[in-house]
Amino acid sequence: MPELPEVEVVRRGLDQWVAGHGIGEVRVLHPRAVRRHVAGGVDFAARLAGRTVEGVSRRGKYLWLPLDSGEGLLAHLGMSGQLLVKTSETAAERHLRVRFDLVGDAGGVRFVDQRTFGHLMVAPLAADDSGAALPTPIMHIARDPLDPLFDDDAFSTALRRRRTGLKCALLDQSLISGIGNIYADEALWRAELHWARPTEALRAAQVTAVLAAARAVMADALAAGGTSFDSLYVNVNGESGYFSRSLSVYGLAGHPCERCGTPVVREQFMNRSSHLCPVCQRRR
DNA sequence: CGGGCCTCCTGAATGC
DNA sequence: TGCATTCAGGAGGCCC
Repeated sequence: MPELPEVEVVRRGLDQWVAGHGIGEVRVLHPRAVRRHVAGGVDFAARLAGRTVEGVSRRGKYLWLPLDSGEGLLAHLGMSGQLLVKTSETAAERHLRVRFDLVGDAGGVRFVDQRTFGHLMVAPLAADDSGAALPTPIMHIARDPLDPLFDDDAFSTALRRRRTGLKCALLDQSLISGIGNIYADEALWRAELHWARPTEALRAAQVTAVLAAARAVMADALAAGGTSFDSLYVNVNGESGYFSRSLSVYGLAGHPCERCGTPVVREQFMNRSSHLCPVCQRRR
């Protein structure tokens, strides 16, 4: 699943192929891919065609391509979305949803998404709290922990004001963005905290620990994934694994904990799974 | 307002 | 072997 590190790898890879390029023909092959673009697929295509892409930006798991029109092409990869750059002659992928050509000899961009949880839309840009341009539909998305403007103290205060479980809060993109199920489990394991720890009872040092753990696990993943986009192809497949070798608990039920040897367990959490060491990560 | 659920979707994996 | 069921999850929306 693409979480912050995977999306950042895509951002970097995509940026070098699209920045400064004009957009040619746009084809929406599946209406669900643009369902959040309320004016519909025809309007979506019209707002892109003929525009110039100025770069690729990211906040949390959202990507957007600022356009010379003052709008942005906003993308969320969902669980299985990919943004690929390919030559025009390349055969259509099985789950190709949207494609657009780049003017000149630069190939084209393809949005491929098997499970269709991802989406694209064209949205206006507006100034965020620091004056930077942000698509208006994601104004509610918090800064991510790798953002230089992320405020640790404000996060700690806001987190402990919540009355919920720690993991639930870590997955709340309006409180802290970029963390999904995989990195939440990995960060909680590194910080030796149980997913159900009540947020209101956390000590400041524990918040610091889980934040440091989230940053470390995401930085490790980014370092592992940041080497593979030197061809006309942007890899976004979070499941295929450049980082999977480095996971400590996610998907590893039954394997010994790297710290204490106790078998990792999988617990149900709001119809989701949580992987943890039952000895290192006590509920209380 | 916020917390906790539900839903969307497809294909791999599992069950009988 | 084949058909049916289960499972995975990001995030918006709904309900209390």
